[in-house]
Amino acid sequence: MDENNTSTLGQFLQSAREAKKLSLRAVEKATGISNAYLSQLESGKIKQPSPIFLHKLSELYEIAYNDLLSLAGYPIPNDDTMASNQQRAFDRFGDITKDEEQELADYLAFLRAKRGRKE
Amino acid sequence: MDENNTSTLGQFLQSAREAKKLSLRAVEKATGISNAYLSQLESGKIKQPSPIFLHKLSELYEIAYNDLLSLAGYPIPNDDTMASNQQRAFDRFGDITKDEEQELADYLAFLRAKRGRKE
DNA sequence: AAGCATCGCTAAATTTGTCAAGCAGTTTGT
DNA sequence: ACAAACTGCTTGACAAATTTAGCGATGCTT
Repeated sequence: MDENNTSTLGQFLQSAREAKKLSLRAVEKATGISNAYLSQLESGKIKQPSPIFLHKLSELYEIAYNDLLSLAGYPIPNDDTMASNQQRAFDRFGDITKDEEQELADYLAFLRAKRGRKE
Repeated sequence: MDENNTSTLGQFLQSAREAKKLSLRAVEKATGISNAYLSQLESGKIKQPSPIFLHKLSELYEIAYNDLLSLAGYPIPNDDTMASNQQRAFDRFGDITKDEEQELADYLAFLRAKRGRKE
């Protein structure tokens, strides 16, 4: 059904690479992914590459990692999953103004300096 | 170093399943993932299962998809649902312990209470 | 106690991702 | 004009993911 669409993973990766004017071997050098594999990726022969590779490519091409995951058919994490303690903390704080950020940063530095001396 | 810890993907999945009191075959029925594969997953023989499976398991076990991705060694997308000012503060603070989170929350509440009276 | 269902597990088979090597075409330098 | 250095691409081999089939152990039912 959806064969010749521009929104396949392969086509998307290819146009992203061409937009950066990089050859397959240039990408291989930058990411460690073999040019042979990249070729197959872009031609659609590989359906579900490792997220690790998708991440490397998203960084090099400066495109959204989420988009690549999605195009590869992988579920993308939705917002209600708390990934880290920092995120949990900020979820709890709500919106933070620039002034508040500054003051919190200072206060955190103070806390850590104080604690660092004891243990 | 971290051998008998709950921090491997396999151990995490196993304790999550046992917490739900499900057998391997019950999980197979619910998710379509073969019980043989699940067994290998939990015993650590499989290093990087497809995110699709991780997602199904996260739903069934009611645990965070992000955590499974992370335990499997996959990069997790930096959540753009976070406001940019939060994002900036997040990057700047680095890792936050639970104690620090509590103290920062208190301090922020204090700041806002103080400022709330003026404006 | 025999029979049947279910448990977790493992070996073999199949599929699929990944890489090293090499091929044919194009550009570039001398 | 020729050689070197590119370009994208295909093939063959290897590794890792995933399934199917089956084992031995445990428990339930009659």
